[in-house]
Amino acid sequence: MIRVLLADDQAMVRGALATVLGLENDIEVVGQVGSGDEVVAAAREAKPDVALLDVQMPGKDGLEAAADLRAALPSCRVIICTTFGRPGYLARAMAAGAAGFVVKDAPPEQLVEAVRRVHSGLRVVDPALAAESLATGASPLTGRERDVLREAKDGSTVADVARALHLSEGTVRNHLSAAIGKTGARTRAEAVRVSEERGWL
Amino acid sequence: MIRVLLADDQAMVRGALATVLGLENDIEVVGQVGSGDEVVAAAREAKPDVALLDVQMPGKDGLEAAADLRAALPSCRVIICTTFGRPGYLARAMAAGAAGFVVKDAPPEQLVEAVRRVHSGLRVVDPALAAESLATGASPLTGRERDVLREAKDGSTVADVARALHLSEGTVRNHLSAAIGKTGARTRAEAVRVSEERGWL
DNA sequence: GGGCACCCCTGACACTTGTCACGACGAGGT
DNA sequence: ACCTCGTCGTGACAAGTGTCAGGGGTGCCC
Repeated sequence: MIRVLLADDQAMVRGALATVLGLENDIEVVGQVGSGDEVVAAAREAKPDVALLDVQMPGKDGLEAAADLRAALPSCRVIICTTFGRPGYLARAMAAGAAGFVVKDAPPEQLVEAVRRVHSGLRVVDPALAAESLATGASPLTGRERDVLREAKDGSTVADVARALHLSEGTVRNHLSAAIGKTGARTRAEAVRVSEERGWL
Repeated sequence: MIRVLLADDQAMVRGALATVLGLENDIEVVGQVGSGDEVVAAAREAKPDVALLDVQMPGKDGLEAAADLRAALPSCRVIICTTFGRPGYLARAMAAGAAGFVVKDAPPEQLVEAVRRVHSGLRVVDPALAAESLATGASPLTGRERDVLREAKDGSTVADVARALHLSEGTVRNHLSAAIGKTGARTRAEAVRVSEERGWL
């Protein structure tokens, strides 16, 4: 019996996936949570063999949760299961010690397969996504550029960002300019969009 | 037997939902599609009693698909099932003739319930969302303001928008200014964010 | 017909942004 | 010690943006 822990903020898909996995006679869903913060606690409780984590969740990110989980329960293997096949997500998932990466565009059987393979010690990665990840490369953004971009994401002005980060407005503009250049964008909004698509957020 | 058609771009959740629904002994999933454009054709083929449509899909929108479906097969009832409980979505879904509106945050049983209720002629709407929808009110944006905002969404400059819509730059700026005022924003980016949150896109 | 709302345009103004050149500091590697 | 890189800052300039006051056009409704 493979013991599985599910983490996804959308109760409906979480429940549906639990049902699908539960139908397999070598898989047992031993826990479900709806936020990244609950993952480690639930895992300590349920002692799963495999944890299936969504990336976008309230509270802690699925990728952060993966890292925490690896640290707390090294025996528990992690699969990241996400809506968006962002190249950067894959890279960060691997860095966080995940053993598998599945996109929700794939058919459900692939998820079941992934659970089995990961449990048996293999790694599971979408080949197309892996190729794209290599092609896109790692993020060229420096830490500060990322901060500034993230702060500007929801439409703040330079002054807002400067205040939030305790920086001079000129510095913010410089960082933004650099980020715009590196992303090949022409506007800060475009730079945000590109960076998000690539998972450089 | 209630015949159900599923439309969702994410194969994994589509498949999982199909499994969950199929387990009920009064429900039968008679078709699945992954884009809005295929909905009507599939419905003609499968003759479902209830169609379950996601909002965000490649090609035609779930809301547009709902309207088309109502026109083509008036006997088929429609449930909109979406990730985001945007107030504007609910309003548009109702305008498109949908009989139900379910958010994916809700537990799976609620989906099954919704299918049964809708099939028996009732309407199903999340009460909290309905309240929010009434509170937020209808979109104050004029058609053109919406167009301009949508065009500016991905970070285009005024010049880009003007070219795309065959307008003068001054006109674009005026529309943007009006939209910014109506949304209570201070930046075009903020206006886009607010409008999207409210479902005014 | 007279409002009214929407659409399109113009021109002008203040302000914000994006870019560039430049200097200074500290951390890291050779 | 040297160089590189990231970080923070300044100052200045061109371009883009947001706002305002106008004007003209259409279609709708009382």
